[in-house]
Amino acid sequence: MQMKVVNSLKEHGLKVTPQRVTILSAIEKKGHANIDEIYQEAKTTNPTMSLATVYKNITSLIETKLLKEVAINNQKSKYELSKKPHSHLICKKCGNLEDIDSHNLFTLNSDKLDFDIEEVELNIYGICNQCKKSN
Amino acid sequence: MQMKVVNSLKEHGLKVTPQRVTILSAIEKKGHANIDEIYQEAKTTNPTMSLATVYKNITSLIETKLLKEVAINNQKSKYELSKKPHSHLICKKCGNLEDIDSHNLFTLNSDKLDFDIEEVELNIYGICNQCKKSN
DNA sequence: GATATAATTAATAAAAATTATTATTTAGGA
DNA sequence: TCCTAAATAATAATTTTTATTAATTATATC
Repeated sequence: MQMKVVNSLKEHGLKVTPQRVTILSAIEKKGHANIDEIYQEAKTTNPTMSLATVYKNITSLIETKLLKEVAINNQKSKYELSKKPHSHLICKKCGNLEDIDSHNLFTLNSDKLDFDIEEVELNIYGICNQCKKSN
Repeated sequence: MQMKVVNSLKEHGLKVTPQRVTILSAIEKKGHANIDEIYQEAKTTNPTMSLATVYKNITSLIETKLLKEVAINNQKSKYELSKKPHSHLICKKCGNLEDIDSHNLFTLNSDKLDFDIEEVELNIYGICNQCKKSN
């Protein structure tokens, strides 16, 4: 069992089921994955896993902040383990999504926005290096 | 007929149908809207409008860059008329989405990312002023 | 370690969202 | 005005997501 994942579930007050461990491990392995990718990956470990279980757990894992949704134009949402704030490079050709550390990329000029910021997400769409080379 | 919308369709090489004019006008009126909101608004003008027509046109309007999708965590995608680059303030309570000019909000420190940037999208989630007051 | 109980799961049905099909209508050029 | 390809309405089909339910299981308490 993945100790890291097990502890994470306990810390967030969720029961440690094999299904949850499998789902989180699948996401950790892939970095980012949509529902179908998670389901496929999870089934290699746990063939009897139900798709409905994946949906239900994704929901509760997001509610408990263990997972984060990444909504993407023209694709199904992907999910990632919660980690320190970062941004994404999203390839418009192959759809690949890659984390980037945005800490030094931008400098916030602050400002009064009359809005309580809880979360800042920067999505950068373009063509990744892989795609540039392959064509 | 909305001259602006009609010209926009012509410029993008799309036939000017009443349905398209209605859809674009609905989005322009609302600023941002998801499929259902567009459909509902459009039906007030054109009651025989089919939902499938809305879906089909949203697709071709995006392909021709007349519209832009805004994928949002925990909501259905919204659509907006293409306009100059900007960012969004997204309220996690009421779901409202508001444009902000991000031109002066951040300063890009450039960098070599090995990625051809086509589009940068910054989504800021939080609680809007309205919601802060109402509770 | 055994047991009680509430939560979780698999299987499935139901609902919601999106896309495909097709006959008819229409926009726009000849 | 007429022709033709494109667009539309209506609907079916498909895909995606959520709800239901009976059976199973994690975990707290003894």
